[in-house]
Amino acid sequence: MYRIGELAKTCGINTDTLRFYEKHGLLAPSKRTVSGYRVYSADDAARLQFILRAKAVGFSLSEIADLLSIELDKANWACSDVKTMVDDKLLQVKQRIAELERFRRSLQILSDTCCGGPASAEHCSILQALESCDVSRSERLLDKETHTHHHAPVQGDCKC
Amino acid sequence: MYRIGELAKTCGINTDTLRFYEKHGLLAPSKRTVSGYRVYSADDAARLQFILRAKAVGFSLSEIADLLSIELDKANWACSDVKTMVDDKLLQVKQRIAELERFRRSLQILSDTCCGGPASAEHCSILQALESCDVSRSERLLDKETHTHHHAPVQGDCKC
DNA sequence: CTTGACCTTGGATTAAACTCCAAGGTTTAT
DNA sequence: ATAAACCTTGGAGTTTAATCCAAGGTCAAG
Ligand SMILES: [Zn+2]
Ligand SMILES: [Zn+2]
Ligand SMILES: [Zn+2]
Ligand SMILES: [Zn+2]
Repeated sequence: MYRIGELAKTCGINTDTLRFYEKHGLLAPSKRTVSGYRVYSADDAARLQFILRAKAVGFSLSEIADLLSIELDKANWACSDVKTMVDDKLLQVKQRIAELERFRRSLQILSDTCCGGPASAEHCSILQALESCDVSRSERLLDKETHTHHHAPVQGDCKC
Repeated sequence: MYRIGELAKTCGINTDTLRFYEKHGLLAPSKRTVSGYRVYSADDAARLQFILRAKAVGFSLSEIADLLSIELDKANWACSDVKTMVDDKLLQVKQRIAELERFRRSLQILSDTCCGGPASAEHCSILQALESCDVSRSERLLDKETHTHHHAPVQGDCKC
């Protein structure tokens, strides 16, 4: 049996977070003291662990609510239902990674084309790329071995 | 010279988005008609393109505001200032990718251990992993060649 | 019997980037 | 002249996952 502060501390979260989870139907203490204090049982703590583990693999709170409703009524759900949720999430995560990888590639190209020196940004290749073309301009700049500097490189590894 | 609807349409965004950008200091039309309609010049349109390109490589609107203030006053900024912003963003993006990769690996393991069949979720390895252990339990399940099914696999590729 | 640590509630706020709405004014086409 | 399409403003709502606050109640120690 834990009071809210104890449970929060042992799980490394905030008491407000526990109240927030309760308000959103994820975890309610199974008892209250006469004076109204929340009292969490070992089962409640286990449920919190379930929530925290699901969060740790990337599920949102509303997805966790769905997982919990399955967990509480396993007999009426199939493996396929659970696996579908995991696979849907996996797809979501993969898509987000793909988007971020596109960002990463573009940013890397922008970074690689700029000398990063102390000279004026008036001819900075990054700004130029954002002004007037897509990143493919920078890609061409990088690909060509015959490229010239957009301004005198101040650091040795300027690739513009 | 474009009215708000025209500019929005040509750039594939919403008129509300343009008003939002204006309210947040990113892009104001250089003129208004006597009746108060926004009128965007070619320069305004170019500025919008700058914004959209910066968005496309992952910058947030407040970061774009910073980039725009450099863009408008290039002479007083150095290449290094611009490159630093790109490199900071790059680091951010890489860190987020790393987090999502951790999610992806965990979810993949969870998915791989579950048969995904129509049988009851009462012994589903995914729920078990979330109940009582971290993903390493599933990892052990997967690694061990001597593992047994948590229930009779219904689909051929059940790995539990 | 008072101090300090803990607990209660409801509601406000945060960040990001829009999106939608109401109530009304303007332009354009028929 | 009137309908359709467009524009204006201010403000509210959305999503996610909390975090913070105020005003007050409870409990254990000294
Ligand atoms: Zn350079
Ligand atoms: Zn540069
Ligand atoms: Zn199975
Ligand atoms: Zn399963």
